[in-house]
Amino acid sequence: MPRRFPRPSVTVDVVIFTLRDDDLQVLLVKRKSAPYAGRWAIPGGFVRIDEPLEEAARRELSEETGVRDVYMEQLYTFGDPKRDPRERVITVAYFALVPAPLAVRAGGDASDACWWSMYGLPPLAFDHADILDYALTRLRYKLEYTAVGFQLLPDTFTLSELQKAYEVVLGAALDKRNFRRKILEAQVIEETGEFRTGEGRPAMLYRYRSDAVAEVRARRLFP
Amino acid sequence: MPRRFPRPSVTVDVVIFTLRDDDLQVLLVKRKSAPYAGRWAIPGGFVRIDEPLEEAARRELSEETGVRDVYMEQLYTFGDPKRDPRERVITVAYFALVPAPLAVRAGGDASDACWWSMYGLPPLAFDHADILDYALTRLRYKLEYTAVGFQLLPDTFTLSELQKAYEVVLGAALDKRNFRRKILEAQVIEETGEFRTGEGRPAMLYRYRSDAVAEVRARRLFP
DNA sequence: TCAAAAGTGTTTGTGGTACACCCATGG
DNA sequence: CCATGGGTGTACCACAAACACTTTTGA
Repeated sequence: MPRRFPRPSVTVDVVIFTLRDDDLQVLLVKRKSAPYAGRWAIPGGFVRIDEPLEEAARRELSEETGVRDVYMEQLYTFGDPKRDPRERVITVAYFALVPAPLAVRAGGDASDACWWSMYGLPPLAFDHADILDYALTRLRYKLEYTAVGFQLLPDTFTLSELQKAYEVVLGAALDKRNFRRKILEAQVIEETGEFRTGEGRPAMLYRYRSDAVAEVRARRLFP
Repeated sequence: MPRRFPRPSVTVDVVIFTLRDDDLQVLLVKRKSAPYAGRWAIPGGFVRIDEPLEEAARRELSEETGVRDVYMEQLYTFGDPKRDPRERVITVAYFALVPAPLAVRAGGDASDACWWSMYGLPPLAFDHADILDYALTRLRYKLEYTAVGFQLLPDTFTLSELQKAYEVVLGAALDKRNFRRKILEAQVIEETGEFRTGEGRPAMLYRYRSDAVAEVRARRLFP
């Protein structure tokens, strides 16, 4: 294969979502060097020459958060020639969903990484604002027709916690009775038999049924 | 930016769909050289160093078919390190929908390009079978909740032609009365006042309303 | 006994699906 | 007048949405 074409650099960027403080948050790192020194950015890095794309994304995720085995999917590939002022960089963006209690390491290891609310983001480097916009749109969309929302919660959770997660991501209030009926009828969760105590009446703890069918037929425009 | 990382090649591949002979067809080209010499492949090529990804995809589309200004969207990025046996090649796949009467040039200019039924494909080069699988899944899925199907038809069409297009893509028969009611209620098409004559009773010609809202809310798993 | 959160059913409307016959034209 | 494709309506069922009070616990 002749080298008639100069090659771009290829990176992966990983939008890492979690729930913290009843809020949808995303992990950002502070850039140390030009361009955009001091600005916040989505964590990412170069794809190694023999590394699959998703493996590169999981490596970045693991480096930033210490977690593995969480939900991740490819989001979109951003390749505008001017998106990096230095040279051509094509980035394959992924998004990951990290359960709240695992989302601990950000900012812990003295790196400048911390969680930001999706509803109050700082100015971002490169085209990262576009990437986050698109990631939120995609997350909301997926929430509507797949059972991906459980990936933001710990292994066991109460129905109120699950509803709150949906409300925070969707940015809208949901009806408690309809929510409970629908999710129980969908048979995607099951009782653990345990209860969570705290203020007020104890709540049943549920777990996600991994054998559940995770996708629901879309309402079709045409019959 | 130090060159610590050897760079992969980046290509675009374009899955070009059209309707021909009441069939969903895709444009393939015959490879002239190794690897996979003689095998059929999705048209594609290298991304130029200062060329946006979608522009590269449209350039490939135009080179193969002569058409411009048709529906195209990014599909997925395939980057397995072994997908090209020579070296690391990451490909950003797109899919395009070409109206039937424009889909003429394949095979015309002595290049080995021709249309293949999606339901009877030959053995394909690289991971192109995976790419086509995914493209068909995505096309069917999009058809369910957006008005993208019109992109496969000429400017004016009869309701029977439209229904046939949906049936061919979805691989399923649809009820005539329900189809007509639903699509007319959706207000995405309007009468032209013209008729198409032929065998049997003449049929009203419709056109797509470009001001139509093209997306429909999905049936949500949760309320 | 009070505050706080958990839990529980019914009604009404809308949209999906199934289904069979008459109409207009050309040959 | 007949073959061919175009065009039309209704009944039933399932799901979505709106809506308010009782229960259980800890302080």
